Amino acid sequence: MEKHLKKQDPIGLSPVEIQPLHEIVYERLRHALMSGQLEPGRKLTSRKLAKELGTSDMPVRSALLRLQALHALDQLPNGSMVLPAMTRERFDDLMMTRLICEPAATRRAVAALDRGGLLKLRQVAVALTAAAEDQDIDAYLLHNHDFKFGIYTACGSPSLLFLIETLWLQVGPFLRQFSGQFDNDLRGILELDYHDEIVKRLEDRDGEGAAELLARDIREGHAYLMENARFE
Amino acid sequence: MEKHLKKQDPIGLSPVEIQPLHEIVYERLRHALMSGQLEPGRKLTSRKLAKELGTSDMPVRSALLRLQALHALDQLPNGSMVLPAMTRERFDDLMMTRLICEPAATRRAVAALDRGGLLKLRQVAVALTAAAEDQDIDAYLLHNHDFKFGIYTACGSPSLLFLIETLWLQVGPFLRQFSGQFDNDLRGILELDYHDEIVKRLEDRDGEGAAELLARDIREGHAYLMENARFE
DNA sequence: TGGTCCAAAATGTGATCGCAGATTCGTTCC
DNA sequence: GGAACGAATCTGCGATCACATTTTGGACCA
Repeated sequence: MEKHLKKQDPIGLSPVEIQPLHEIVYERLRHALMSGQLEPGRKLTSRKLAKELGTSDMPVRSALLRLQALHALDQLPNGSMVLPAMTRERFDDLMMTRLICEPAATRRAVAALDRGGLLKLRQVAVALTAAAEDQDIDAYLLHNHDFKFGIYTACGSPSLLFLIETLWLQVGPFLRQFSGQFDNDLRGILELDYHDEIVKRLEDRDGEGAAELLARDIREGHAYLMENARFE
Repeated sequence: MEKHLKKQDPIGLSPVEIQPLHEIVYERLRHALMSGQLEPGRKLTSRKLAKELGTSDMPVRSALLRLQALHALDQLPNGSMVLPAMTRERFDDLMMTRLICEPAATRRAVAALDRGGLLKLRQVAVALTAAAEDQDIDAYLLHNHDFKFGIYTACGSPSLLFLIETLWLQVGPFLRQFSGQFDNDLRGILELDYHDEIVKRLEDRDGEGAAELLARDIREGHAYLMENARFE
């Protein structure tokens, strides 16, 4: 490409970040899902979304198809896309599968986490506790995501990371919904904050311990929500 | 719908199975992938495929997008879809993740398998051994798929089943490629045939034993291919 | 023979159109 | 007042077109 420069090559390059529209739409929708901006049962029609986004149907259709392929959306018999409701059965099932994948990823992460990664994890853990004390649900969910995926990314397995991402894409939309049912009272969640201890185990290269603690985090969060949350 | 029948309601219904074109194309492509009909590195362009299938680009585009969302296809910087090559690293990674998910599914399947399911599994296991003795790779791969997914489906976890399916969608295309490298000599694979024993453990409600055997099946198949197969 | 350059074909992307089936909503009739 | 009907709208689906960029292929020249 830069093999020869014929005429004048004037200005210093500006590496314009260009990406297709359907990619942008996909990211927007994915973010809207993960941050719980869409209520379950909500029908997502390509035409309406397109009008809302100021594009044609096509990029929206593409984005919806991709999300449906990942089971983040359900397809009605007529082809419409719906944000599926979270039933007790589905929540149970998703949590069970999380319990299979995420501790395993944690166990494998311990060998790959370097000093920098551990430092960052500790920082996020601190911010996480602070957010919980401040009753700041948004910050809590965000930092919780960053904390967990800081570990899972470090495990160095692209395929496992991808599987966990698809699980979160299904669970994520509802965490905020659940939280909102507690009058912003996060005390119940605060009581099961193992993040600091997990970091400690990771620092000690105790993969098994870290995995076990993370499993408890998932298990107890699961139990707490099954007890207290309202399902469809 | 059947609330009232106005005029004559003539013939006995024929429940016509109607499904969108892009769904059909998706299934065709998925099947072509899983059965190893496409060589890695192969570029899949929507226009060519559309001409080949006799449709317009649109249904093909949709199908390709869905497959890419599941990581069954890679996207080149220019947006073209490619069947990704199987490197040693990727194969290692995928097998590692399979070792996390599939024994877990097996462990959970033992409680849900009824007499009918076990009988069918045993039949498939017999056919599997026969196919291996006949050096019939196609039949072997097909029955192997049916055997494993007979177990995974029984485990009753839709989310876990989905994760395993996405893993197979990535590994599947290459199993035949690998097999073809051995001059259709399946003896190496025959030596590690645990299927009958797995059925036996399942019948004995020994989930742990079945899971361990299945893990060995994956692990030894993995080792065998890492030793003997040619990668990209 | 090997490299360069330009024209032609191919390709991703997105918009628009048309169709058929589904949905919605207002009217009408009992 | 409520159910039944019908028209208007909505919506998924697929085809086709347009455009910009990339890729390809071949001619031309050193």
